[in-house]
Amino acid sequence: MIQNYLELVDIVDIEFTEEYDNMVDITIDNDKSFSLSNGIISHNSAASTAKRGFSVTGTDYYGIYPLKGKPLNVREIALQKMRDNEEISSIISALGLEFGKKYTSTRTLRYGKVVIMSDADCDGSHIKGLIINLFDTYWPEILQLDFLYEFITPIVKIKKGSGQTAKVKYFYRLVDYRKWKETNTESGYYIKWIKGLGTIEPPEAKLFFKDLNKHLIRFNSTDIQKERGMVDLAFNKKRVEDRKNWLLSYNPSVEIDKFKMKQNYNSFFNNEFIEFSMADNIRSIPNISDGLKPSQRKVLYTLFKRNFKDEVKVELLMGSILELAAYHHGPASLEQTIIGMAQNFIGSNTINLLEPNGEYGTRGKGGKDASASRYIFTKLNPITRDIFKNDDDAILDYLVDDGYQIEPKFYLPILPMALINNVEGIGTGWSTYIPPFNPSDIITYIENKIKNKKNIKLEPWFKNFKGKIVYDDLNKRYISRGIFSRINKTTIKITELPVYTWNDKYYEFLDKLMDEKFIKDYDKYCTDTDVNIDISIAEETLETMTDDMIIKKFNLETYISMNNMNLFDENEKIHEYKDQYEIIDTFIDIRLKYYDLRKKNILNKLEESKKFYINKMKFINCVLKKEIVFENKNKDNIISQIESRGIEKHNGDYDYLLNISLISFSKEKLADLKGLYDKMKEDIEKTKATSINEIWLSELNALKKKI
DNA sequence: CTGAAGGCTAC
DNA sequence: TCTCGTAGCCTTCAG
Repeated sequence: MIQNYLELVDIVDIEFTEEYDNMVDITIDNDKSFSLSNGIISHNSAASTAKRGFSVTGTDYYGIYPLKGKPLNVREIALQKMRDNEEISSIISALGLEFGKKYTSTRTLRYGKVVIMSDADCDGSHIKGLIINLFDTYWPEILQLDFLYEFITPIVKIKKGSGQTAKVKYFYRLVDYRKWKETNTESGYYIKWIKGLGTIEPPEAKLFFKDLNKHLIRFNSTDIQKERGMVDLAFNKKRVEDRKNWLLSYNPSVEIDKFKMKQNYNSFFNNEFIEFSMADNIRSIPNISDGLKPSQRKVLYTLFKRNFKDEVKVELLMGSILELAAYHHGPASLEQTIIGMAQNFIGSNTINLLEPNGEYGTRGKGGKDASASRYIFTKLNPITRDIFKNDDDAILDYLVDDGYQIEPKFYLPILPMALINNVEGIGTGWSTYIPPFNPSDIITYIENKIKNKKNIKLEPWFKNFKGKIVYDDLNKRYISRGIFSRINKTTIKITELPVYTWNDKYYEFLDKLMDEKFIKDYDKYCTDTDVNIDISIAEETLETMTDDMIIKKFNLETYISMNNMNLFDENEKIHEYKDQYEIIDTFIDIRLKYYDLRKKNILNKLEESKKFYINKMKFINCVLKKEIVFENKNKDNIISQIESRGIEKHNGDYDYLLNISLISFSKEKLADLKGLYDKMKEDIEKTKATSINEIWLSELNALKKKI
């Protein structure tokens, strides 16, 4: 093994900047004066990577603590909650940290240094931040010492050839890789993006640990006050507004270079951690154009692209999404995203873009009772393509991952989907909630707006909901109200629950009322869709209760907030919309702009085809009249004859003429072409004559019939 | 409690 | 009794 490992070192050319080489200056191996051990915090599979590294460093001075996912944010929480958290309390006891102690040295600790080893992605940065937050919250002094490090791993590996002659290079920063890509002239490199620590191959783990000094970056403290302020800014639950402003002032065009800056807490938060916060918003807050989050957009893109004829098992679809839309996260969240897009019980989607074939969950459990992806099937809801039109596919701005085209920045449905299906997401600094509206109302509103007519009111609307939605003027919100009736002097019957009140939760609530002896008993006759609950109450209690009192006492109202409607706007900035009208009006402007773009695009294509026919006709005509001859002429000569007749190239050459078969040189064929040309001309005229308003109206009309 | 993310333990 | 696959659980983030 050692032999292999040394060979690997010989062929490897690691790229490091000068600054980087100089910055880490600690000696750990066999340093007798360094009596304390070092702790590595990582997740479990990463711990295995680290363990392989220990065959190089030895285990005498190293220990590993595998962390499970996101650590607890310990800032301003009850001490008990922190103690109850297994991860946090284990780290504290493993290190031997004592509460209340102000550390001036790490000698009393069981490990003298801590190295955080997390994936080289933005969630990895989040985890680093949460660990820093732990130390800063209870032992800020320790961060002033030579204590905390991060273990960096490459993000890109390139390889050419195989075996001992293979050329391998690792890049630790995107800038370095981009620079190499720009200047590299050699072909045949295999490029591998190292998505997480699990991607690292065992010999590589040893290699990186052999070069420990180059892979460890110390968190330095340069300005205590400022740094402690940054940790607080990032994690204090009460400082949401500050986080907003911090993120708003971020200029992402500045390249991160923690090597050059020599990692310190301040630059970590301002240059690295902030990338997580930005990404957190991007994945959680939809775009105004299509009301979708990136993961949902990837699902839709894959279904459009694969064009599955029949339903497809969700598990299989997930595989396609990884491949076609470059989904880089865990399967659990993707599975939930797909299920969420197909659900259609009350309180879920108004127009489910995917079909729920199988058990996709019920209102009884808020859809949490959906089956696993290996049991359930889905396909595009036929109506989806009536909303996300094929004609727009050509004008979308497609993103690129690793050189491959993936989903567009946003789709342009003909309806403001942010007002159709629930919008709900939690980012950093912002979260968002937008209730659904009635698609028919939305269509009417757009029609009126286009026709400059007086417009209608838009109010939240839940498909199949039997209760009432009323406006609460005082609190500027809507109230959804369930339905009850008095059956007799001791019984009330509930036939509808307010939206977002799932039956099971409601039973728990009734159980509580029973424990309190407020009600005697209740019987449930609910189906998967309909609510039917009989509650028996003492006569003397019921007769004193007004209808309003019953509604309040039995939680038959939920509130629908209209004060947190955030979406990414056209300029890729988060915008807070003051009401539903601002959302739909903004959408209409964007959509009209893109209808115009679509029209121009279609016209360009038609004009291109028209030219194609004209030139072809000219050519055949010239040949028939013997103005162009090819007997005994070479290709160059024929081309110069074509050019001399003013006939244009198509797709950059004359192949489309040279490849015409001999039997096409006839008057009949010419007449056929003339027919096609006339049709094309007609199409162009028709397209020109149809205004974008008319196109939209006719598409809305077609959609209306299907809804 | 919500939903797109991180991750593991226990069954 | 051991192994394998995964359901179920815990965490972030704002309101």
